[in-house]
Amino acid sequence: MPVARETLIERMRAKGVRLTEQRRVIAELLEEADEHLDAEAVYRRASGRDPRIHRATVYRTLNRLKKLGLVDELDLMHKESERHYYEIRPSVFHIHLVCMRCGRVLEPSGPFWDDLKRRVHDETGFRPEAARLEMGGRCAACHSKSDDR
Amino acid sequence: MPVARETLIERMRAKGVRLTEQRRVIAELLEEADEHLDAEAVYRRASGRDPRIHRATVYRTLNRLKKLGLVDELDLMHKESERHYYEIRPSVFHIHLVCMRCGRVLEPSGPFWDDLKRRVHDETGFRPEAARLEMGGRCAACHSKSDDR
DNA sequence: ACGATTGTTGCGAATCGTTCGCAAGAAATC
DNA sequence: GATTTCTTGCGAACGATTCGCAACAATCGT
Repeated sequence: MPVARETLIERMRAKGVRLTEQRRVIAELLEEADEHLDAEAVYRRASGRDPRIHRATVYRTLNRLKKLGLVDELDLMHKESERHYYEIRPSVFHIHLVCMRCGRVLEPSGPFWDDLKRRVHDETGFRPEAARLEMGGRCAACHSKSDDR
Repeated sequence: MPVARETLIERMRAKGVRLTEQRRVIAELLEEADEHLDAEAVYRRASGRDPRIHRATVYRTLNRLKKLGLVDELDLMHKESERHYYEIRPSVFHIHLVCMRCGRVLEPSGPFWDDLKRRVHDETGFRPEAARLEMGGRCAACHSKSDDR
């Protein structure tokens, strides 16, 4: 059973973000996203719901949410493109494993982040706030194939 | 005493990369780099040594080296810009900690990578080949300052 | 409920970083 | 040193993102 948590909109409100219709649409669509969306994909979905919404607004909103730590920006190892992808910052940190052969993205979660955060802080005094932990390699299925594509 | 290792040029030769003057210049300059260089910075330095060198050649070479796994591409949390930064792939993996206040970049090395690689593989079957592990946060010095810049 | 205030939007042009297509040139191979 | 194959310079084009500004909308105080 999924953990009940605050919606993105609630968290935006808590951060004092002025709630416009455009932002509501973008936030809802991020909540419902079934895959990693880049800015253009967000724009396309947003236009579907409110055709007046402008690309620049999408960029501005994503940047804002990123700065507030509500959304994380991913590169997914730039496998498919140079674009950035966005996801709501999850309650449990996960890492992104991108299979460079088939493109699948695995997202194991676990105490990676807590462990790393503690370790980094203990060893360097640095206080991590956000992290991007991505790996490229081969998923189990692709690894067993011997072609070197 | 630093560990003696192959130069980038030697490694390029070993990979069968055709050694042009341009590539030699770029490789040397990456070896000597004292900070993280983006493509434009590489281009500027390269032009200094051989004014005929073209920006496109710099991009092509960096991409090539990246694909061969000789050079790693970093974002440094996109703090300063959307550019990519390049560094020769070190013999000992390190992570990049970017202070979002003062911009300093710390690069602690340690068994992070080996530990993570093993753990990821054990838990998921994924075989990591390359990783980008960047964190944004506050360095020890900036953390002790209470302004919330 | 309303007006004042302040922040946000749409717009389309501009900017930034990067890649392209191609003819000329250079490295490696024979 | 001729042949093959890969690489380069060039400048235009590209894709992603940001800009500047006037119109507009959310919020706050009354």
